[in-house]
Amino acid sequence: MAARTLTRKGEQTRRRIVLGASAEILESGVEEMRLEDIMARTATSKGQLFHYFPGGREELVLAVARHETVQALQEQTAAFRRFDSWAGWQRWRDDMVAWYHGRGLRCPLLGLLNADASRRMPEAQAVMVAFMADWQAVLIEGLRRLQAAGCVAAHVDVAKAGAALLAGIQGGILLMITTKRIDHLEAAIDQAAAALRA
Amino acid sequence: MAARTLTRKGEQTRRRIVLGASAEILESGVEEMRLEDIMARTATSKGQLFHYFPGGREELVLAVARHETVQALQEQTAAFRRFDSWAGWQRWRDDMVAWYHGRGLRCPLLGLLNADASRRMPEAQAVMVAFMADWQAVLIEGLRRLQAAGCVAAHVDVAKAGAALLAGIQGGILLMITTKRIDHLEAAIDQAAAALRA
DNA sequence: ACAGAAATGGACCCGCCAGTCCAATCCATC
DNA sequence: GATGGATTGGACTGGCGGGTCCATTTCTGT
Repeated sequence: MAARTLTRKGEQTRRRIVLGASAEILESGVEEMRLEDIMARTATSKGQLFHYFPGGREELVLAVARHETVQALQEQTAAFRRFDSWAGWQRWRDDMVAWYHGRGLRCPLLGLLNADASRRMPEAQAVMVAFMADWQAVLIEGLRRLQAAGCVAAHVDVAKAGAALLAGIQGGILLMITTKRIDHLEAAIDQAAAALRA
Repeated sequence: MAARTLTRKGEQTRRRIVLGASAEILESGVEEMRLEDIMARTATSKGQLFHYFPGGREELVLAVARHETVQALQEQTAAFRRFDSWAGWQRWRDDMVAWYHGRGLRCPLLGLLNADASRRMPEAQAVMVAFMADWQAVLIEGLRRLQAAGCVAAHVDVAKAGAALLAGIQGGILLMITTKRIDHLEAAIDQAAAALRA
């Protein structure tokens, strides 16, 4: 899809473009993002953009989506794998809240996942679906570990609990973006914990 | 904001335009929605669109947002006010799931709430924020009724539970839109019930 | 019936922005 | 140091679609 032979310099430029586009999308949203803005931000020309992303705008957005999803998944995996107690859960929760605070209550991915973009770009939607599935798997795995550690009763359906937790997180983020407040996210995670302890 | 004097015919046309735009947005998303599509669908001319919505596209979208939010809020209020037992809750849950199924697993509002649109149109965002607040209030009121009926323990913080429930619902809908599956929504609502019963 | 206002149709304009194209450079390799 | 491919710059195009404008028709009130 992209150029087949990339020199080191080429790879650098390509990477610079992806990161710039990513930042641009985080700030302005996918729809508002203009190729011109990216060119300005990354000090590249239109020729370069289309050299590294022959598919144009769409291919670039897709590249950003892939980049952001693997990034997010790595972070979430690292954070959620590290504990097997409720104290650890609490720390994970607080870290997550702090992370979004640090990002100005924005989310790099939710803009990409919006219904419109998906409709126009089925590939992007596929990326998002896969991402959600992966994230849910990470959550479920973590819950299973908590269960093994005795923090969660054996009769609890961790698969379903993982689905609910993911929904709570996503909804919390969505509400955070619109309302610029983070209490929904907190409440959602806390409620998941409450349900799991019951 | 709109024309001050509307004949009956005028009101009909205006209404027709809003409904048509609403349907168009539901199907294609806000960003994809073209004035031309609405004209075709509602059998109106560009002159009419700008006659009834001098603010153009933006004012029209806003009108749709207002229309959809009051609609949704009425329905939710009616549905959530009608019970004070867990059986009633379950019926409400099933109705909600069925409602979305009937709509082809779409949501008339989530497209409007997407981050981009909000950024570009602060007024639309304000409408969405108010809508979320109202919905949450309806949920909390309902939970309080359940509490009064003895279904929920007295020590439960219904305000926080309402926030969590709203987050779960929104996340469930979001995931429904991307994955075209409804189990996240179900799991989220069920988990809220589980937490409340604890 | 006769103003005057409201409603309608649609041609036209114009800015924006993704995408094209090619000429100019850089650089790896022989 | 020459050759060909990778890289870069940027002028130019094309059309899409929101918004303007005005002529025409229809309605309302007296």
